[in-house]
Amino acid sequence: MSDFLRRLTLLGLIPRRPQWEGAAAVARPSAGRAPTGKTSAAALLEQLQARGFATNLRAVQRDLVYLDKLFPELEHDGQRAGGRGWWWRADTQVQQLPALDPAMALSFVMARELLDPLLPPPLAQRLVPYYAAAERVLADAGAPGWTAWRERVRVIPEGQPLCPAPIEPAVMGVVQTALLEGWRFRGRYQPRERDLAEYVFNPLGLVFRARVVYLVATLWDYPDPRHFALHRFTQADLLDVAATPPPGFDFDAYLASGTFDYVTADGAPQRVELRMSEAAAAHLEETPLSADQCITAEPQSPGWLRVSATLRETEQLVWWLRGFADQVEILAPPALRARLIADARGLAERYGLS
Amino acid sequence: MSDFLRRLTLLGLIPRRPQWEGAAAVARPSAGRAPTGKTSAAALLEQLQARGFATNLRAVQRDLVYLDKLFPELEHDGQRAGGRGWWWRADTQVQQLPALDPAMALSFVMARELLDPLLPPPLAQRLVPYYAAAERVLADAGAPGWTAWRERVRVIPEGQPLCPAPIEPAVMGVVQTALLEGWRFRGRYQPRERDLAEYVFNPLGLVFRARVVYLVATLWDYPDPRHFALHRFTQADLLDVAATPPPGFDFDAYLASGTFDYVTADGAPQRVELRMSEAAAAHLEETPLSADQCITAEPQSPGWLRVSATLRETEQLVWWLRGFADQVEILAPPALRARLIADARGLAERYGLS
DNA sequence: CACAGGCGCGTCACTAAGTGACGCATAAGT
DNA sequence: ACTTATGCGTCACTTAGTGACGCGCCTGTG
Repeated sequence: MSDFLRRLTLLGLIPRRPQWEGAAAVARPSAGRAPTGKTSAAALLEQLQARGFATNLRAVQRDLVYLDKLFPELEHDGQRAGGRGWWWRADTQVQQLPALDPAMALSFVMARELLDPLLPPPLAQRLVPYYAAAERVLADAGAPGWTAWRERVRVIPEGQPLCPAPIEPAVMGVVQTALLEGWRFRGRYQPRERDLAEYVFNPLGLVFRARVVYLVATLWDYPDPRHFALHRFTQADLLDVAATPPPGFDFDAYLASGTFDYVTADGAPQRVELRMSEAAAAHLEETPLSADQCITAEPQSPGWLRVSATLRETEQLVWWLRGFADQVEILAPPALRARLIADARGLAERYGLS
Repeated sequence: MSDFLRRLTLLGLIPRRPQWEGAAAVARPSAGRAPTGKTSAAALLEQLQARGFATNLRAVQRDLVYLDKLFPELEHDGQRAGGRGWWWRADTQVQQLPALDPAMALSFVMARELLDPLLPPPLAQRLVPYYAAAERVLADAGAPGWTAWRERVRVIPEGQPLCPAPIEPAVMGVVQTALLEGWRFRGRYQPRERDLAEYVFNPLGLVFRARVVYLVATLWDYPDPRHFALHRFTQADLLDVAATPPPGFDFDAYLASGTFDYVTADGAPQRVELRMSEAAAAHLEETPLSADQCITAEPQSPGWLRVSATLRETEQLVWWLRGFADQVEILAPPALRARLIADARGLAERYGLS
């Protein structure tokens, strides 16, 4: 096989050093798994051979020193018995094939604006090299003398901006590896109203809700799944014990059980009928509530429209409806109407109107 | 310079064919600009030399045929006087250096879940190759016999899901190029209440709001900026006329002028005081409203808290406060309190409670 | 503390591959 | 039909990678 392709593949096999690992830090000395964040020439040889390259150890070693001269971002440690370790510096710029074109670069910049308030910092952090690559492309593409691209794009955020919860990057890393590769881990967790304690977590899944990330897990060998906010962990260390989901565990069923108030009554979609002011309903013509949404004029009252759509009665829907205040009246289903009437009563009382 | 590096750079200089261009479609025969979506050997030579490679045309040609054999995704058209055109197929998988690691891959998958309802389809479309790359990485990383990663992550969306407005991909491409490189364009636009018409647009910027993308532009040589929803364009064609922002135009000032009801009264942050039920305020401890947020107990009423923070009085804030219904009472500033009281009155009337 | 095993690396002759120069073939525009 | 710019085949030449071998260093172990 070709020289060029072998080296390119080799470069692709070298891992990037995780941001939360210090350059000199030695990965935890876990028995079975290879330490993350670096590879050896022997391991690379094996992976290359698995991809069909007929090569040998000496060639890989030669390639590595050759590439090391070309890429200053490529680093290695001293000579060790287990073989030299090779890795990309954590802050290496991403280079992509095919290169990022301005169209894709714009998508990245836009995505960043939309995501930054939503994604927890340790995850957002990891996309930074891509944003940087996108900014470089856009800076190149702009006509000279034309103001910077960022000056010509604005995102008006949808929700109220809130400061994101600070998650320990190392905790995020451990939880993620545990969940991805199926290991248990030992963690120190600070419950909301109790003392800091140490548990063994058997991870089942992650839930992102309202800018907070929750780990769903069982503790030790107890059967009942519980959830834990990631920003309440102070420490986490992988164990060499395989994770085992409790028999019959279904993630969606667990969510639907109401733990996260995702779905109120029951999950079945039903017909929702609204009376909305024209101003409030204006944007529904552009971005409908559902594929079967139907907007008709209200014959008796000019300036008002009748909107109906098939929707699931979620907390989000209630929040969204409340946002319109008196610009919307819920006609059906009755349970939803009753809920909004209760709100109205409560509000009147709160401000001493009744 | 090295052989390997030159070829790698060369690959990076070859553009990806835009998705909205047919494989055989010839780019618009605009005079000054090179057609997008492909390059010639001569152009590549020039770019390589600009990057410090001492090379010649023949070498570039040889490299191209060499790489063509290695990468089936690399395509070219027949021999033409202007030089052969070279490009990556639109659906080429992205390959990155350093490779996407599972941690970054997770960020991409999460980002997709959060973005898909927010980003207009033609922009979201462009990130698909990256999502695909991330899914490949995660599929490799998972322990065998462990259920798929997607089954272990859920995002509970924040807003009410709405169907995104369908933007013509070619329109998005033209608007973007015009804005990025500074050209005017001719477009057919369907205003909300008037007939379809053709205008010459002098683009100034893009605004993303509530899942709709707006182009801010002046028409012909009129001085006043206006905004146009991208999904209302039926066609757009680049012109070879440079775009010129009207003298003194300031994008932020235009937005603040209230065109998009971004900021209500004035933009200055002010102290907001709230009385909230403990349940409603619970998440503010995790994700504060502002850095200086302050939560204290309400002495008279158990189960209630006093929250104060310095905020800008935006439409988003009002929507957010309405979402809590009677679980929050606005104490200050008075204008905001008056607004919520008016809402409560309106609601009581709407449901015939008063 | 000495030993063994891995691994990195220097070196050799050999072989494969890229280089520069030249000329002809080919397609688009005049 | 002519011009021009580009692609491409081919030559001897030069550079760079290959396979094989052995030395020495580092590490972990007895």
